Amino acid sequence: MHRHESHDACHTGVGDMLARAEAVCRERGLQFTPLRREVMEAVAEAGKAQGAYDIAEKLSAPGKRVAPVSVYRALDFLMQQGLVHRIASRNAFIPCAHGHAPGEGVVFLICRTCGLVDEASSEELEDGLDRTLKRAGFTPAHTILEVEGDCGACRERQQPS
Amino acid sequence: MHRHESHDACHTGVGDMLARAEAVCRERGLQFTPLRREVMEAVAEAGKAQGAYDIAEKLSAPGKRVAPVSVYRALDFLMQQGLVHRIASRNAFIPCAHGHAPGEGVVFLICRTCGLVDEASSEELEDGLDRTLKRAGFTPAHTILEVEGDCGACRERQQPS
DNA sequence: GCGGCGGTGATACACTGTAACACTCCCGCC
DNA sequence: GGCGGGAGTGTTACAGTGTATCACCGCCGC
Ligand SMILES: [Zn+2]
Ligand SMILES: [Zn+2]
Ligand SMILES: [Zn+2]
Ligand SMILES: [Zn+2]
Repeated sequence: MHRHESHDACHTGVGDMLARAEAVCRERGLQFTPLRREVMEAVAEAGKAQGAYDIAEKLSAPGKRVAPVSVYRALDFLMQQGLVHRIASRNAFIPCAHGHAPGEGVVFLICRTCGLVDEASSEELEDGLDRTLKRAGFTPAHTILEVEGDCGACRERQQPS
Repeated sequence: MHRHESHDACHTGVGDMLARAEAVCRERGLQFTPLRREVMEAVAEAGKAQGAYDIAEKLSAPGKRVAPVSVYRALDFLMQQGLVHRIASRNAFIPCAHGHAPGEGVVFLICRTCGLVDEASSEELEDGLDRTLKRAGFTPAHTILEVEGDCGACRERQQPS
């Protein structure tokens, strides 16, 4: 049993995320192999963004080494299926509990104190970005939107007013 | 003389950018050393985002090697002064010709065809992001907003309609 | 002179990600 | 049954990106 305090970034339990991942793969005719499952579980359990090498280390045991390259392959797969996200500014990965619509814009909120990463999405924000891009004559293919700062919980903890 | 076709991402000449950099440093009481100048020049001349190792190679000559670590130090300095930006999704750096207000939100438009990186800013977009963050109870400190896609010029070139 | 400080040179290292190849397993086909 | 062929994984080696550490130098104030 892993310790796992309740916190904002974890709307969904690990079991639920694994079940969803398995369902997604089955319904798309893709393989949810043991390695992919273990990587998904490691990302989901962590509670904060995990580097690929962290995951490789966590999955390795005396006698059974999991190489980073294998983790990368599993992560690539899980990202294609929308089950995990990559946090570019941290070179790390988080589970996704949301199942976004394709093309839906997402903001990653990265707390520099506790390290938790939350996701937010906003129609208004997306429209603003679309209009800005249109004005610039730019056709978007892929957007990275990450904000580093302090989450509500950490701000309260620092200023107990 | 370096070849330097006119293109969107280059609103300002290399000389102007160097002059501005020098002025900024003088007015802030900071040193615009030869190395920093060379790095600034290399970034400004390039016309597209440059990796730190690219810059190091460009500045090196037989008998005078510039190590990447020196380039990183100069780039850190120039970034703190707002003279260059780092493009996280490319691990590369571009000159800034704008002189942003502190805290001003900027979008980087990265063309996946020609590699040019343009900057756009938008009041509307910034307000949308602020409101989204406020709703999430998140206090931002630093934002990364990068869009990869096709710039107008490249889209026309591909579809000469 | 001397001490401190900012900048630079140089080496080594850590971290992140990918290429290439071999092997296995499974499944469809002959 | 034998036989491809493709997907997944193991393994090694390597490329790319960034940092830690120490030494040195030049300058400026004491
Ligand atoms: Zn998500
Ligand atoms: Zn926090
Ligand atoms: Zn700028
Ligand atoms: Zn272009």
